[in-house]
Amino acid sequence: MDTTSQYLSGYGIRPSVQRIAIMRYLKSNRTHPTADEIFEALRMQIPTLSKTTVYNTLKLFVEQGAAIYIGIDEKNARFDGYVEPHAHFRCKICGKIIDLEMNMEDFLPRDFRGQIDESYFYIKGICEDCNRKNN
Amino acid sequence: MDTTSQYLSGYGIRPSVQRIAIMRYLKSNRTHPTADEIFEALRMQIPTLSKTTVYNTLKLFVEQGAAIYIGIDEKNARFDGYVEPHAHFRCKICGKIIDLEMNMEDFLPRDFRGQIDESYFYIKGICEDCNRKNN
DNA sequence: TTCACTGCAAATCATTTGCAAGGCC
DNA sequence: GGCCTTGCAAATGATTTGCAGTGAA
Repeated sequence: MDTTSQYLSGYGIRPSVQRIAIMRYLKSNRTHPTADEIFEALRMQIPTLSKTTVYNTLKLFVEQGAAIYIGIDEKNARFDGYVEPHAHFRCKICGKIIDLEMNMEDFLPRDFRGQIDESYFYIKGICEDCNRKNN
Repeated sequence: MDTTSQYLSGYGIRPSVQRIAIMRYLKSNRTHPTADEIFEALRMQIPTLSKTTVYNTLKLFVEQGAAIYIGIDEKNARFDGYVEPHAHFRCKICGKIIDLEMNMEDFLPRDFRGQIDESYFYIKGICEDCNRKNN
């Protein structure tokens, strides 16, 4: 039994060929891909894969806490297989999304923390690479 | 010249009947409405109003900094006429969105602040009202 | 007259749904 | 056998686009 299967089982998700491939993709590509990007990347390995399955699977992962939904991009939903609390920075020029290590719970009003399940911190600006090119 | 006209002009936006009505709606309804909610609320006052105009206008407001785009709800874009830095809490039961007074810039890594244009802090949980009803 | 603004209809496109077929326990 | 999973095709629904009419400076 491989590591990805174990990971999925740990979140109460039955492993299948498709689920393992999608999670493995998320874990090895920290690019915060869209459903479509995942689909395009995996269709060679799994020619019968359907986009519906990618959507279903990502939804399942998020519900079970095995992945995170990222709403920083107004156009598409993006996903992250790294589930520890952290913030996201999105470059307004190249669109790249970068992880920022911080625990957002530290920022919550103290008298409010008990009621909170999820918190998202999204930041937008111009990344170092794009900043360099434009000057 | 009324207050809303002045407000729009201050952001470089030429006032029109439609723009004034939409901004006035945002300013007097702190409910973080969707484009469709604004459209439905205003079509009585302005029977010729089109949804395209609502979309165009909200986009213009956000570009000019006269309103804020809120991406806390995966289904629809929401908008806020209150533009001072603050966070948003969304109840997972009733869907209500509440403003939280905090300046997110305080949370940004110091060596990073210069590169940042916008920051969004979204929190999800169960609001006091819903919590009371469910217990 | 010109150019910005508006609004209708059609297009786009990400995501969801219905349903039938296949596979696993 | 029965339930879970998959995948196709069609539907949905928010948002955008093309374009022509209107109006203001």
